[in-house]
Amino acid sequence: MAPIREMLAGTGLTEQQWRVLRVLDEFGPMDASRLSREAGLMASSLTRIVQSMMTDGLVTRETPASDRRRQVIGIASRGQKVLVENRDAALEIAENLRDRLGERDLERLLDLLEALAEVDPRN
Amino acid sequence: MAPIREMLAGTGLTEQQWRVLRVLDEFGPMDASRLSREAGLMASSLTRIVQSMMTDGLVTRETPASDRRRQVIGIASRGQKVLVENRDAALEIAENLRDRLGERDLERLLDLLEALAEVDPRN
DNA sequence: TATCAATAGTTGATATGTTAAGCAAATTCC
DNA sequence: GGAATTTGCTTAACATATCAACTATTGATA
Repeated sequence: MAPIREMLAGTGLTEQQWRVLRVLDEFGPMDASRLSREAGLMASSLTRIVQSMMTDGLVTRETPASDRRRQVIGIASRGQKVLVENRDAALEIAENLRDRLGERDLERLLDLLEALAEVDPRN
Repeated sequence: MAPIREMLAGTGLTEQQWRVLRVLDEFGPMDASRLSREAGLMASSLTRIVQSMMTDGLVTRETPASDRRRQVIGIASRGQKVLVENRDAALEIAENLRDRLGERDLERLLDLLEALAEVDPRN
């Protein structure tokens, strides 16, 4: 992930914040539980990450009337800006990885990691 | 690594502290640079980890006269005790993983991870 | 419907990851 | 042999991981 960190160096975003934005960009606004699953972040970490992203104008948060326990997170304007400015570079990094490792090996790796995760479903 | 954490729950050790003990147990005393490589810890993290392990009586630290920049880390008595008390359980956890994932897949996974690390040698 | 249990998030404490800056001892090199 | 560089380690600052405890809602149920 070092290349991603380099990409984000100028923006002040962390990898995890970037992941939050990407998930929201892909699936649209969602509540914190799902967001934490999709982004691979623990709920307690996500709480704090969203807080700092809100004060940085990267995301918005609102409580739906249907269930006032929930927090629905969405992309804010500065978040949209960061996404637009870095999407291409991120794709390039991903392609570069695929090229260097090889399509086949990358897929094998992902499969094996998934199998590993299922050995102990807590993760 | 969750099972390892469970194993250590009673001891007050962290995964990383356990890794430090295991490396020292396998290779004997060594300086901090090598220890950080072998245990997969950043030098700055290792500094703090060794400090807290020293105050917990898990490891010792001394400066060799030949190079007074170095810190040679060794196992202290309580560290030896923790090792002895958990070595078997740790082996069992490793075997269990090998069984569940399969010898072949585990090896493939390790190979692929190594290849991945070499794509970007910074890690 | 009053209670109890489950769900969704939050917070606090502690440990590590990451980066940058800094210090002291050893090495290099003119 | 002394300035400049490199090496080995440490510290500081900030972010996340992990676990436990806690609040507020909602849902279930007797």
